[in-house]
Amino acid sequence: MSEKENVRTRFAPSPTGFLHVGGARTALFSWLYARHEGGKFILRIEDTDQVRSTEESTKAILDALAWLGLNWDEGPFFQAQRVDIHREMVKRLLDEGKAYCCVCTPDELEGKRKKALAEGRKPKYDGTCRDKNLPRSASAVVRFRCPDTGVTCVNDLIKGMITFNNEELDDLVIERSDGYPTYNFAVVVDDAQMEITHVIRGDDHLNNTPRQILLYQALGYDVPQFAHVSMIMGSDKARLSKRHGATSVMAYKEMGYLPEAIVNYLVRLGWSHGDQEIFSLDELIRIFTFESVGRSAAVFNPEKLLWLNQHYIKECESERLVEETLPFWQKLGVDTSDRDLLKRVCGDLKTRSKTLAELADASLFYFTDNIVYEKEAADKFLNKGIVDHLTAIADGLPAFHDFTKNGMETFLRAIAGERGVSLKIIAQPLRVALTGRTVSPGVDEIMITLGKEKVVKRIRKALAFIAAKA
RNA sequence: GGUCCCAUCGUCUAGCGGUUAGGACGCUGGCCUCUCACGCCGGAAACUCGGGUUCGAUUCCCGGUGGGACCA
Repeated sequence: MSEKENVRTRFAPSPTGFLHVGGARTALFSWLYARHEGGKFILRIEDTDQVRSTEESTKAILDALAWLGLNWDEGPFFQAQRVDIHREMVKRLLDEGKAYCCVCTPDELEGKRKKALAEGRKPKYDGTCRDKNLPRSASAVVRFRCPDTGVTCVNDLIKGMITFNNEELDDLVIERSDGYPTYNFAVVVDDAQMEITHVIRGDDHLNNTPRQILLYQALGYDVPQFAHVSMIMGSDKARLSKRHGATSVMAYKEMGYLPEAIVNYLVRLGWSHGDQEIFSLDELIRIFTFESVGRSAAVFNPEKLLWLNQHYIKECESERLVEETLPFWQKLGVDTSDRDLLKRVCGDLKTRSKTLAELADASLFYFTDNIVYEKEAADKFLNKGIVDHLTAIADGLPAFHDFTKNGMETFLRAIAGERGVSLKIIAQPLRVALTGRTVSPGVDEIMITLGKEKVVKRIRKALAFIAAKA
């Protein structure tokens, strides 16, 4: 207590699917706390459910954590490889009389439960086998003998002091009849042996905590600190699930989200630092504490996440943005060999894209020599009236050398000025000639990115299109 | 049903006895402007209810209501 212990936190997902945003937030909080305290972050895969656990899931979870930047110091450990240890601990409790064998069948238990409910009593295990001192057998489960008087307190770092009456706690099963430990028992043994000092997890585990504390004590372990993070809900306040939209972290990666947007979004779900909205990982490590973690459940808000993603795309160095966007371009069949071009494209589009997928999508006109004009755009802007203007641009461009944003704007304004029209009159037709559409980055930006030759070529092509139309 | 948790704009939240209840997303009016964005300025929008405690409660206590979790 007086000694400053070395903080050790852990993330312990079960590999039965992808990394969920709720799990990711729990992992983030655990990681941040460990980093903040200069402690260790440990990864343990709880793969005791042999049927549902898969190796792909394990890999997917590790990939997602790595993508988010949540590196671990120890592990991954696999719970399934530790069942011998768990069984040994079960045996110890049995030997010490702190646990006992129970042969009540599921059917019997169900019947008792229903009966108790019907009679208005609590549906807890009635202790039929508690004092029978039964031997171990194939059909027996092992139950932990909970004290039935007194109270157990959880001093939660987020929720505060919570008191449970021990009489509410029934004798939980710690080893199933198949010889495998139950979840509540295995976590306790593993956390204790891995010397976890702070157990940070979803508050769906809060009700299990007093029983776990009793187990720690029965096994002679130090009880760790607990921090129960509230749940993430969907828009209807029900537990977040697929029907609310994507819940897998990696699904967001595939949709073109940047990891810092996800991290920033998740950390603000339940945690705050005054009025600040934007945080880098380094900054979070510095300022994250449990005192500023909220107690109430939060609704997942995809719009705000999207806004953060847009923010980070906007702020992203073009060089890196190119790297991040590569897979999206490749999916669209874009030739990504000219990195300088891609960099300029990113520069043009970074204030106009909410996702990398959107950016890649909006960039396609840069990469084709065969601009397809949107019908309405062509009807409205590619007609005889602007032929002279476009011709003037195409004719004047080869001799023009100041290929900067300012230079290009000066050039366009000069052309417009000479012909006594506003820039507006020539910009839209030029835009359609260069992109085929009426919405795009500024024409000056596009011209610089495309380069003189392509610009002239596209204008000539538009002129030919107008001529053919007439 | 029992136990436990939770409760400020639609959403995420600030607030830790006295505030014109602040910020952000979204929505919305305007400015900027070659389109679209970005940016900037403005607007609408909240303390779940009832009792206490207190000179004074969004804030502290109790209860109701509502939501969530676990027992499954």
